[in-house]
Amino acid sequence: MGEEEFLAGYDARDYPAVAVTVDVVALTIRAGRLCVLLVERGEHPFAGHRALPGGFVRPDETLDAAALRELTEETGLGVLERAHLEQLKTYGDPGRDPRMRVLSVAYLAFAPSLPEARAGGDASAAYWVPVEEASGLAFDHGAVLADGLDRARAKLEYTPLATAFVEREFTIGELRQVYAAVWGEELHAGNFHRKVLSVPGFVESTGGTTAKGGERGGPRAKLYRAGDARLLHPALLRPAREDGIR
Amino acid sequence: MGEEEFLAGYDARDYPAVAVTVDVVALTIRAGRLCVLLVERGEHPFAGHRALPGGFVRPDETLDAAALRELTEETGLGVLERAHLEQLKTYGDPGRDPRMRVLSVAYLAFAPSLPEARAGGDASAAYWVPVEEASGLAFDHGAVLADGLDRARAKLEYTPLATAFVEREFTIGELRQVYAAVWGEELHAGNFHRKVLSVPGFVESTGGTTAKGGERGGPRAKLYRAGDARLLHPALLRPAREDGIR
DNA sequence: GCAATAGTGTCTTTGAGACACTATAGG
DNA sequence: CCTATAGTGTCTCAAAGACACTATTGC
Repeated sequence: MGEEEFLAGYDARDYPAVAVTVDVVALTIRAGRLCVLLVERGEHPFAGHRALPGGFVRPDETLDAAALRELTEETGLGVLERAHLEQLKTYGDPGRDPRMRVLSVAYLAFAPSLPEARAGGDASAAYWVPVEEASGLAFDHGAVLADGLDRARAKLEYTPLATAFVEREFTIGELRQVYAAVWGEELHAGNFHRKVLSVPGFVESTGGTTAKGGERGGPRAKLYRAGDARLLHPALLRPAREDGIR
Repeated sequence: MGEEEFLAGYDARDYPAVAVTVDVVALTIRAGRLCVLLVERGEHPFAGHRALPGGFVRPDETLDAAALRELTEETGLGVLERAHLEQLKTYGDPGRDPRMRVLSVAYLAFAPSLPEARAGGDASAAYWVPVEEASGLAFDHGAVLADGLDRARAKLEYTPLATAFVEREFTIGELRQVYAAVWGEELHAGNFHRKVLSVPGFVESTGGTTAKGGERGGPRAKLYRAGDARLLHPALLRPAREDGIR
């Protein structure tokens, strides 16, 4: 039997049906707090529960495209030009969805601060929630969120992705607040400042400064934009916590 | 409509069928070279081509279990007690499989040196191939392998997973050869030795030594086993290569 | 003036890497 | 004896972090 002949006699229905969804852990910083985009589900299962935005992958749509579409439906356009989107992990335990075997390909997104989310798709509402308050999620989305946070915290160390959380032009202080919000710990302002500028390609000066000083006083800060580095060398390491190592 | 009622009226066939496979990038070190497990496909599509071992996920089987099963079929038992297995990435572009929409959840495995592989499943042959010689793979397995190698090289830096490539008791020299094979560059023996012993929890002494010296002379080396660290602090960083950063 | 922030100077400690060296084995 | 490897000593340089300090702004 040749390959052509084989393919002609092939029936997709011979295989057990599995549905595929994408779910997005979309993170942003609002008022100095790390927030995740959640939707209130308007349909069964888990109607009325909070969940990560997501939905079924359409035929002939790549996984990346599906994730981008789901994110757009809840946040509006505009964001996506500057947001970072990457695949996180796939969750496929039998029974994680009561309907049938559903595979969820989770994505992780970093977005600059956005005004407000909007409902879209099968969600009856969508809003940003501080990550500490995001509990009781539908399906296994609690575990997905936890994995996404781990990944995000680690990626700030060795990639310049913190710049995906701020506007196109930003100050070193704003960048420091991103790190503080994601890592959940304060960073020494002086050392952070010097460190960021010392990493080749992390940020580049625009030459400008902010129009005003800080809200509670202080000099005008210089403005920077993201540099061309894809990895930070040397990395910005978190202080090693004894737990997590063993 | 309540949730019970909703589920009763739900028909899985309403959704487009997607098949799910797991494919495993299984790595080991043989004769100082990093090798990947490949199978010769006995069935269409790509019959006669080399590919990563893998197959369809069975109903009610977790993804992890499917990956473990596929690995076992080609390598025999015994390995698995000591092998490391982790999810790598999911590949789902429409058209990556000519039969139908197939989602491949790729896994990455590290195994100690094994005698020989064996055919199993729908493979007509299975063997270890040095990674530089693993070209022309079926489907998008070339890209999967490349992603797996990237992940493996990065993980040696900040995790003790190099110990998954060696026997339960090993010498520092053997560990160094793992790093050299995976990274493709020689490491300074003296500095590596001191560095490994200085990282808390990386290795712990067994008290014993090898029975004989090296094949070409040299003193008997002390034996170690893997320690209890899950992350290396400080990490064993590769020398920063200018390419790859920008 | 006072408080808060931007940005710099400097010192200490740690770690990476280069190099040299000794000791121990096989052939 | 020769060679290869195990393991250690030591020096230099880079980087992290602590601390101090100046300068500039809003109130």
